[in-house]
Amino acid sequence: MDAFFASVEVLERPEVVGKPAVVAHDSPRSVVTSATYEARALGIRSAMPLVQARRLVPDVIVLEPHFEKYRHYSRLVMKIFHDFTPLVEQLSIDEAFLDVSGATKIFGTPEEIASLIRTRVKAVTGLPCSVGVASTKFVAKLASTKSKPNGLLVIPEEDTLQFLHPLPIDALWGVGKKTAEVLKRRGLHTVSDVAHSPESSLISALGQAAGSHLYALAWARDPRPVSTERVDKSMGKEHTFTEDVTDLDTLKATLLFQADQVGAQLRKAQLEARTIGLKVTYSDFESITRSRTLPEATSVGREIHKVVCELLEDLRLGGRSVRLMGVRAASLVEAGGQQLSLWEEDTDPWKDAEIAMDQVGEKFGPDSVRPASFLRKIEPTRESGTPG
DNA sequence: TCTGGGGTCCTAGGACCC
DNA sequence: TCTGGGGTCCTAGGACCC
Repeated sequence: MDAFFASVEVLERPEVVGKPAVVAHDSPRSVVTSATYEARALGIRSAMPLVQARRLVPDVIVLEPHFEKYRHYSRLVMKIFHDFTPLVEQLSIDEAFLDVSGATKIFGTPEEIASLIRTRVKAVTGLPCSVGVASTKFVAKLASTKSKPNGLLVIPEEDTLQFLHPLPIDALWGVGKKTAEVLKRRGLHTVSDVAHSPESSLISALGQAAGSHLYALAWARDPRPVSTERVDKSMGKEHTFTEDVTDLDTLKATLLFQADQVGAQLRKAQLEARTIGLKVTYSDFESITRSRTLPEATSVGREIHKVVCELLEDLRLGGRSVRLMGVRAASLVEAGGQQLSLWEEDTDPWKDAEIAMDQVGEKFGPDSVRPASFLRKIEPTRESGTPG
């Protein structure tokens, strides 16, 4: 979607059409969440501090964010995608990959499908979007970026390297400020430069995973399939105070609020977390995290709060003032499930059960095996030493 | 200029197990 | 007494994305 949050807000504020506007909570420390293309033309970018945006464009229109509304439009758009193919991988609230290789007999060429999608999205939601078409996820993503706003760009497979190689390195997905600096220091400025440097030197500069990944991408090698099976790995709440906070009771009260919200979010998703984390950013922007893994997973706000309070006390703030604080829940498991630590019982029947589960998983796919529910069923028979 | 809030993935070291 | 190699799990930090 193009300037998604801003576009949604403008839907209900027609007087803003054609004017520079940003979506941001209007407070001293807030940043721009989304900017209209008119605002971008004047130098405003998302993630820019609101005060800076105002300095650039004094009469910029500031629109309050409404996240529930964005989720609503997101669902509408994703539903449209599913009308074209079941192979939809939602990447964020406003973008998705679609594997349309099986849809061409019904809907036409990929370009025709892309065009149909754009028309449907506009008709149903009134929102503009851009589509990139290519033979890999990574190139499709680049193409959609290149085609914005309100565009459509098809990169035929045989033209891929011609499209890719002249691009600057920071156009690559996964190359941000730091990585771009490292590469530029080694004289690499374009994707072509990366493609024509030895993979081993990229690995020594960037690490194993990033190095080999980047080298593959520079040759447009991206075998990752469109995946419909993404699951949440963590969920959290964080907050930047309007003014830095030193008082421990204020911090703990904030943590209680956040822990409750995280607990509610977990329960809504029918998940529980085994690892609870605390994040603190001090007034000098030093940022730290502390976490603890519990013997039993939980989705109870009070329990989450107890853990983060202990982590906070262990920090020994000693008068240091805090700018941001947050709670994060990770190591998520299905609610009500038993922990895998049961396997510590090193009895043969249990081992057999484990192997049996593996075999089922191999044969019928990972979705066919749900360790948590499986363990719940066999728990009562444990005394007999025989799994159910 | 003065830096949000939601996330993911990777690295590296240490504890621990066989 | 001094020691390998394979592996998992946990913690902390950092880069990156929207």
